[in-house]
Amino acid sequence: MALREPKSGDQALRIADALRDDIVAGHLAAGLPLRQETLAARFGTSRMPVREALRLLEQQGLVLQKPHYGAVVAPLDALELRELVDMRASAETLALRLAIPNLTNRQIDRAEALQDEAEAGPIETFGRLNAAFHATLYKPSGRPRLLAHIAELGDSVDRYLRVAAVHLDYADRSHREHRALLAACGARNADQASEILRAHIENAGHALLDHLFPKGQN
Amino acid sequence: MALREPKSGDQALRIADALRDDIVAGHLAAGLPLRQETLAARFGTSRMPVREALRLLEQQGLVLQKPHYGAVVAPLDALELRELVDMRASAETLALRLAIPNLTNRQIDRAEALQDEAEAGPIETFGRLNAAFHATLYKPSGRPRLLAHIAELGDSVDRYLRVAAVHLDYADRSHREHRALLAACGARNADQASEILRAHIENAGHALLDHLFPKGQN
DNA sequence: TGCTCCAATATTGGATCCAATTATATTTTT
DNA sequence: AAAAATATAATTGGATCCAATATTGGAGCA
Repeated sequence: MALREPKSGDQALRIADALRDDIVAGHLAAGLPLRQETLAARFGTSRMPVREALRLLEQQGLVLQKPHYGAVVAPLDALELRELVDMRASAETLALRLAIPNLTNRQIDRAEALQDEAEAGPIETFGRLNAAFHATLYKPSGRPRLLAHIAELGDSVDRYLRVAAVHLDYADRSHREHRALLAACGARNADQASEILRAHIENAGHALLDHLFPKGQN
Repeated sequence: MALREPKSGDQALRIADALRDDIVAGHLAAGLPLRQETLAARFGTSRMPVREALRLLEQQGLVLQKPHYGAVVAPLDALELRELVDMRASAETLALRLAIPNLTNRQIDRAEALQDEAEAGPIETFGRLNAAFHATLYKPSGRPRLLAHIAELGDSVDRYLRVAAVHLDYADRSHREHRALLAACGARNADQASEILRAHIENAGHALLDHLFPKGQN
């Protein structure tokens, strides 16, 4: 994909994408105020597309807006993370169940290749390859709205992931679970794959919760 | 809630709410172009809040926007309805499972009262009371994001419901299923309640699918 | 007569400008 | 000196204005 310079058409989407990436990557810390004028200068536009972008991100739960006060990067809290984990488990197991009947061997091979790359590559690539792995398995479900929902949840959860530098030992566990998931998908065993996936998501979520909010309020 | 006239603060939300109601109620037919100028005149504002409202509704899947072309009410199609039904079943069973441990007898009584009213009242009130019944059972889950997601899905599904005038015989079946659901909730049997709810949502969805798109492409 | 190309028009996208509101700093009073 | 009240400044929300683009009608040609 060539870096497009639309210069017109849909600036709000471009700005929203860039801001989303920055927030998810932790570049913009939680609670940071987002000044429209500042963002407009950064993106070389007026405040108007920025306003629409902020509304989109608010709808997605990444920023909060108070009237006549401004937008801030949404804070991180344990209750929201727990909620996101449950929603992910529910949505992604559904997507996987719907995908498995349509899953081709070629697609499983693609997922396996991504997993190989993730295990061999540096830890910095873990997040991107992990997301790609999951997306590859869900895409054959052919449910665009569900996939969009999962992508949104993934963005929100990734914020927490970035804050806690991914543990090597957790990555190890994740890799094992991915292998088991691939095996179940290869056997077209939807029940087993779904259970592995649910445990995988909940394990990751609880590990994250314990690490970020050690009080034990989950 | 007194009818507030904010006159300032957040016009976009007000406009989005009104438009959402109109679209969900079928007042604005699928495919109808939504002219910014016309809407601005209707709501007594400039085009700007209208633009933001349209973006919100687009994010919610109720309108489609093409660049430099305009916004249209999103079309209805069988594939989307099928997807929505599956997503509802997944999200609502999750909410119910999470809610049941916190469910008080008082809340169950409230749901039962709503059900009594729905069975006694005219068919026009079915939609509103049905939504209130479900929301009452899910609220004790204490998961705001999940509840918001469910509400969005409900809006999208209700569009299809309104087009097909609710059948009396289907309402009858729905009432029986609601009673069974209440019984399972009263016994705090999460597994049973969840299964009843899943079947309830899928029954309604398939009945709707068969009625609206009789080709049998589900 | 039907099709293609082009101009006129309408509508959206973005920029600038003004009003409403909130946060901050200063002053006044106890 | 501390707290409250007020004035000032900064920022957002909304309105108006200009530019970019898609649609529609008409003219020209095969």
